[in-house]
Amino acid sequence: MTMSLWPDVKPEAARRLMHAAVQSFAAVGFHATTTRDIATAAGMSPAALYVHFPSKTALLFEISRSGHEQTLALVQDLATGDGTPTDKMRALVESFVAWHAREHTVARVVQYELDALPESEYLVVTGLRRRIEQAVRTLIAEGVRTGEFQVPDEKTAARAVLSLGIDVARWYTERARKTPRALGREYATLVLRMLGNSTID
Amino acid sequence: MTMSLWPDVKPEAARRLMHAAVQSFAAVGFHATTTRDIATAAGMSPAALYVHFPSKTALLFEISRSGHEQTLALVQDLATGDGTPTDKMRALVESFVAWHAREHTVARVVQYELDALPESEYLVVTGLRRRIEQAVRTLIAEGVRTGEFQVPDEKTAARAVLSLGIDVARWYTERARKTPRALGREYATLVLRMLGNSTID
DNA sequence: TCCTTTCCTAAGCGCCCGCTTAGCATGAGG
DNA sequence: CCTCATGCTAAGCGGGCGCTTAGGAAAGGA
Repeated sequence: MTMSLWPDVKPEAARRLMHAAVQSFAAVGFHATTTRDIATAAGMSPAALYVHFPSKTALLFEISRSGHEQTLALVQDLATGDGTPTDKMRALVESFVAWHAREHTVARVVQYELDALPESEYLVVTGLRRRIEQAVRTLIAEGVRTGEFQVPDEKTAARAVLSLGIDVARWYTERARKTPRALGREYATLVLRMLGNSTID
Repeated sequence: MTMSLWPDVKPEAARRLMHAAVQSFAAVGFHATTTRDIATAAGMSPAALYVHFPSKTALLFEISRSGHEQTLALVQDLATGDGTPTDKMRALVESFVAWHAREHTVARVVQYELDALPESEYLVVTGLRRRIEQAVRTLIAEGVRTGEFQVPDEKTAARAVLSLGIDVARWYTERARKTPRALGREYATLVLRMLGNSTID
């Protein structure tokens, strides 16, 4: 599952540390995770962590930054192609929701642990988040312009769309009855209705 | 604002401790909050906390339990009155969302810190959560029966409705452009559309 | 007046935290 | 064969953590 995450992180040991960290951060939170937990789970002594990362927060930042960049790429890619706003929104929600279900471990860290980042790293991440929100908002505006969507307020609508996806990371577990893809499709239907989609699905 | 919370907590000092705790838990998380932080913010020495609560987790439990009970009362009250499912759902979402915005500090602790509870207390809280979800699900089922709602899956729909409200606690701040009540009304419209409401609003 | 209860503090115990230091093994380059 | 960079470990430092202990101040009742 996580074998394909961060395929280009240089020493394999650093990748093992990131995997161990993301597991623990997602399970009990950043502050409840100790550097000894992470190092032990990665099969090393506590000191080995500092060979690859300058601090525990640097590890969190690497995880958070790459997760946000991956999400931004996904959203921008699907929001800016050609096709009707309806089709693009359906594809976007399907992928966004499916990612938060399939990668709910990483997603939990990405969405709920960013407050633990120091100021400057926090600003980098919130910058990426603003661009994600902006992409969704622009797509909604496009749909309103073509008459496919009808919403009281575009910014609130964008928030609601993202909320539905983000919150999946909070409750989804491996033993859910639905696959990530199936959940994504179902949520896409709900979202299109929510946006007042006029081309009945 | 929080003067009216927990009006019947016995010694006033215990209430001050709960207020200080909820502020810090919401701001930086349970694990990043120290008992010294809480006691100092409540105007006492670190040891005074243990006069009123047996442990830091007991404080969290009191906050979490009362918050969940308040939410359950709100949801059950509005879901089981007489009136059409549409009217009841609108009222429920308005109140649920407005509560998560107005009391976003308490709500943040209620919704995002329950993993820090020990096993037995965790079970008490998840029991309350199950009843909250069940109330929403029952209301959706009622609406499907009358033909007012039309959803692919009732359980997923209930999850989505609650997700929208819960996630408000994550992003809402005092300097938001919308009041809690206005946000609630807007979200209620979005939710009714999402549920395939046939009596156009 | 003295006793009891209530609410609080000063001090500190034992533990574990993030991180550092000093040094050791391995293997490629010359 | 020696050199040196790389990746690691054993040991531990300073400090902050949750929580305990022992006792004091204040107030009300007998």
